[in-house]
Amino acid sequence: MYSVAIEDYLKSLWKLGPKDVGTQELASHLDVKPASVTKMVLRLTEMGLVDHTPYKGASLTRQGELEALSVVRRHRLLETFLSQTLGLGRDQLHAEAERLEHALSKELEDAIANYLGNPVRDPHGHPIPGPNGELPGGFDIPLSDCPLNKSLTVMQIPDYDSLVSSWLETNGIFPGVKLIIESRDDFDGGINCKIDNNEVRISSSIASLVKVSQED
Amino acid sequence: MYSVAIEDYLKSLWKLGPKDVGTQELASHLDVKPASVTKMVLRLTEMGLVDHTPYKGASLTRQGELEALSVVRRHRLLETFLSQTLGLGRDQLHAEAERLEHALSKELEDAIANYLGNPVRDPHGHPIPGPNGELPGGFDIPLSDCPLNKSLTVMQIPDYDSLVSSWLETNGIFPGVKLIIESRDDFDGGINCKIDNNEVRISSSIASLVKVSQED
DNA sequence: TATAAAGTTTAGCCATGGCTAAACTGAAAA
DNA sequence: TTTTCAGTTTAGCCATGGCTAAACTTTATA
Repeated sequence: MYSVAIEDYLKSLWKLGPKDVGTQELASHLDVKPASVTKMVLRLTEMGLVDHTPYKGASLTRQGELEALSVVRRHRLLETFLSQTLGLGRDQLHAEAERLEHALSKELEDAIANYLGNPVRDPHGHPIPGPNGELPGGFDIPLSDCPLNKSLTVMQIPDYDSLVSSWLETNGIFPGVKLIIESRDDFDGGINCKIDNNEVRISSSIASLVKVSQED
Repeated sequence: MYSVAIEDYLKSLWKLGPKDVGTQELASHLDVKPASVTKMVLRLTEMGLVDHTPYKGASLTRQGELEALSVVRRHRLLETFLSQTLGLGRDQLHAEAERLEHALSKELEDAIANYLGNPVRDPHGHPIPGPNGELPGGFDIPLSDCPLNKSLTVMQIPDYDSLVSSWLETNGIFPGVKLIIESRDDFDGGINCKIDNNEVRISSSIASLVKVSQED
């Protein structure tokens, strides 16, 4: 089993990928200094988990990707499990899973997946990778890219930013909710939606983080 | 929050205490070398968690004891939670809780305790310390110290030795089971019990690890 | 095209928590 | 009382994963 730090680096590279990720970008995502990233990326390259081109960036090898997917699977299974059993709020799930994911054995992972009936989405709507890294489909598109006056269903919301999370919560936006975009602000990209007969204005930055599906 | 290593040292000192614990004893319990223990004990003393007399031994301060009880509480709540929700076998619980206990936030600890209805015993019958370190009573006595021909109820079984655990499991010895000691081998201390109308011979070493209560 | 700025890497430091080998203590045996 | 030896501590090493400061690339700007 890899250390917490290594798992965190692989997970961040996966989230920021598949493009080459710069030292600075990775550093700010992990909340460490760029010099620490360079050092660690060299070690990961040595271990065959990462490809690194100096002054250009780093990306996961297939092996690194599989390991990252394993961490993501544990994270999303834990979120689903904690939500189902303890009824934790969507806003608490991420932080708890973030710490527990590194301490989950394969056996416990299997037991949880089995208990939950091998779910394909976590409570934020994010796809849960399979035990061998298979990432379930998904043609979900950013709400910010959708046409007006079509019936849309919210599929995925972000989990890492607690400010965004609580805004979404209080505005009733979570997976499964249906909405229609009624107008778009040409100037700043903000959109006006109808949700459950309520009018809600969503800023473009948030709209780009919410993924929806479009009825045929 | 203290590191995994520090929490492990405190927990071991608690389990081996309250007497002064020698360097060697602590080292073998933690599976590290004595020199590593001496170094760490000095740090813990510096931190006010441990009292150390050179060449004599170490014991927990009140602060160290409270921290140890907090780790034990998390461990035993996790065992209970994993048993109830996932139905894990008593033999798997210990190892999983051992890793997860260090990653459990106060909030999640509270949520689990609440979900379980603030249990006072874990699946091995061990008392679960309260949120402020209160250790629920218990006049349970080692099976090896009990008189013959009295009705006894198994209250606590050990959790750390998987060989002992599986022997107990296959012989139907777990908390709640009633038994009677019919005879004792004067030579090696082994005892012959009647459990559920079956005869079971229990070695003295195992009998000293099983705690029972005696009906008035 | 030369230079400034932004981003990356290197060098060298620190704390943590292991290790081995050697020195030291104290209690039991000679 | 002296010696022995088991147990403890010290000294000094190592890997991990952070950090800062300084050097180096690359890219963009003048």
